[in-house]
Amino acid sequence: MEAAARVLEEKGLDGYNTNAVAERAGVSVGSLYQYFRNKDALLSSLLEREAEPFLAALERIPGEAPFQAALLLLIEASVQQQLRRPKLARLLDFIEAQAAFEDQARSTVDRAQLVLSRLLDREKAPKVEDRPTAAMEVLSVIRALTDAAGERGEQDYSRLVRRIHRAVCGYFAMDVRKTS
Amino acid sequence: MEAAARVLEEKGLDGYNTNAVAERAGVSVGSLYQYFRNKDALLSSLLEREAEPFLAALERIPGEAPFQAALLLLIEASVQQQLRRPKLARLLDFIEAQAAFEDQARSTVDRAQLVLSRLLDREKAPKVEDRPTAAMEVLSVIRALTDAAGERGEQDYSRLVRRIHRAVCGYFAMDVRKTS
Amino acid sequence: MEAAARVLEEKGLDGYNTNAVAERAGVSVGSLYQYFRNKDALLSSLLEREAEPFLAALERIPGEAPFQAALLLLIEASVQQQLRRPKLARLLDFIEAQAAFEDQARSTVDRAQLVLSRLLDREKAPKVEDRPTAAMEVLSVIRALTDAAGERGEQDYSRLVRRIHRAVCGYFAMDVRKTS
Amino acid sequence: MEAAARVLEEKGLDGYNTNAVAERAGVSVGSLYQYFRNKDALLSSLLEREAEPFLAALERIPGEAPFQAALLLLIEASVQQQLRRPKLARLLDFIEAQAAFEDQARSTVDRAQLVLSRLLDREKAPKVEDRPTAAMEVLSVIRALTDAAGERGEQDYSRLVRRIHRAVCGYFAMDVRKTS
DNA sequence: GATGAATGAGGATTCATTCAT
DNA sequence: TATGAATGAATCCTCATTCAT
Repeated sequence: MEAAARVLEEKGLDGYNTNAVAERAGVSVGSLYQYFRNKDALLSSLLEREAEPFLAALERIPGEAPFQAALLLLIEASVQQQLRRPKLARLLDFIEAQAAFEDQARSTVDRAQLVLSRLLDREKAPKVEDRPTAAMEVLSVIRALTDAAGERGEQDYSRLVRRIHRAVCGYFAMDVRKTS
Repeated sequence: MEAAARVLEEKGLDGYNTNAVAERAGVSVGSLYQYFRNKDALLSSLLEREAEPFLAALERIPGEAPFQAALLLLIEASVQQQLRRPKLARLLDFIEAQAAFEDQARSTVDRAQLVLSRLLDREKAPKVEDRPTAAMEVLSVIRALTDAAGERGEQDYSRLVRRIHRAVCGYFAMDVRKTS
Repeated sequence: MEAAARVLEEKGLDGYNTNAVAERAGVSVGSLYQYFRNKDALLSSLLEREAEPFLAALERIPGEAPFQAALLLLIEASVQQQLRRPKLARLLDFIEAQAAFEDQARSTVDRAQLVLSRLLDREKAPKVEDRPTAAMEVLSVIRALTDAAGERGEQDYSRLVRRIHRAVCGYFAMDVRKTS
Repeated sequence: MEAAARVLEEKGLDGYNTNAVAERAGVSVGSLYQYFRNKDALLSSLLEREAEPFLAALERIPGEAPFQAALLLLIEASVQQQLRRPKLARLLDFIEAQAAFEDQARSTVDRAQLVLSRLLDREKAPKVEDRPTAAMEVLSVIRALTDAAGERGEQDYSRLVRRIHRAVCGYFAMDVRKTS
């Protein structure tokens, strides 16, 4: 899986093939197929592996934290996630969007949506009409801004987090200036 | 080009190949190659064709419109663009991000950035530290939200525009409630 | 035909195709096919056109000239022929050797062989066992040395002629030093 | 490589393609590409393989042999080489002359030229003005006469060798009758 | 379990030739 | 007669997957 990640980072989606991954991993293609049913299964596993720390961070958000604090933790988790390996993260975002990985993507998004939905129950949380849509859109905004930052090679985490936070608060029609 | 667009919409990136496009267009592969140097050149042209109406809309934004009005026009242009053929638009967004289409992408983004940068000169425009970054990030947010809307099959343009507008205003730390 | 010759000289056998020839000639492919049944017919005609001056020179060799003088004329004709357009000449030599142009080649060689065979009847001509073979071999030697000269970019006609003459005389077991 | 050789012999340059070679070899195209980067690389290897015995023979020419004896060995090596598989040899001669195989050709010719150049240092060797040119021209003559012999289906090695020897001696302005 | 050679379907591209205009 | 767009067979090459060792 790590070899697959490296190949994606180094040669992009076009250069990603089983032989390249096997070589990079220092094993034979045959061995690859012992552990992964096929090329897509390998990507699937990678997708899961990379999503894991983010999802774990979400689930570590303390249940009693007020909305704003929890939102910031969520944004930080996303930024952390995306800027750790920016190119890989962006590539996986796209791969996840492909038809073949629908299920994969849905389950990740579902877990994140669930967390975010629950956030909207908290004290001082904004009122929204359609909670799943709001959750999804907020995640989109966070992801878009972190991807763009990754692409630019941005390094300044805290400023990025603040900008994202402002956008999200705007989305919720909350006044940022009161909160951060 | 239209055949290429249809193939992308119907079969996705994986099903996109010269034979499929030729067949869909009702011509021979040979004919395809009379008009496009190669597979990528066809995508390039399609990219350009699809970006055109959006860019044209941007350039139609009246020079004297105040910032908020202009911003709304920009958002509307983007939403219009993206929801016309949502699947195609999302696919092209990804394709544009591939290394092979860097130049293409850069030129489109540059034109949009320029328009947005100029908007920031206008009366009542927010102050931002790094104008190119702000322009890029705002475009990212708009695109992310329209893509997500396209994916969900959202139809209600005006509500979508309003939500995007709120997020962007939040990003600029402007108070939406005063403006729209 | 001239366009075909130029294409061969400029792009070699690999770059030689009907479209290239038509473009070079400033006409349409369609027109090409009005004058030449197909690609090979065009080469055939070119082959003939290029062989012509050489064959004509052979036929101008005076009937009463003694062997040595006639042989020199023949060598000069060949050198002239080959060094006029060296690259083209070498390419055509090869093309002529292809199965598809057997007839063409045979007829050219036959005419040259005939002339050379008759030379061997003359006064002071060397005795050879197998006249057609001798004729063919002498032509081979002449052609090989002129081709090599063309490849090297050799310009000094008279020295080249002398070297070839020596080789041919050697082949006939004649003493050059007595004759030239 | 042997399959490639056979295809060339049986179907000529036009019939030479990767599928034909693979079929002839009784393997899949894929396997071909495991051993040869591409079509040309296969030809390159074949070129080298076929040149090898000739070059080896040249290098076996004893250092102390007098010029005439060494020259005969060289001619015999060439004749042997060319008459073993005449059609293949002629085809490879042409292929070697193509731009794409320049390097290949140069290295072969260089080794042969070197041997021949050294021969010209020996006792009783003829004096020549330009040694590299002389070497190249002698090789041309030998090759031309062996090629022609191959084309005719000539079988009589020793006579062929004698005729070539005479031509070469003539070229060097040496009197054959004194030597062989 | 590991290996990696073999497979061959799939896909991009070229180009000789035709034929409606 | 000239045109040149259209055709599609032919060809090169890649790569996911298998399986004998």
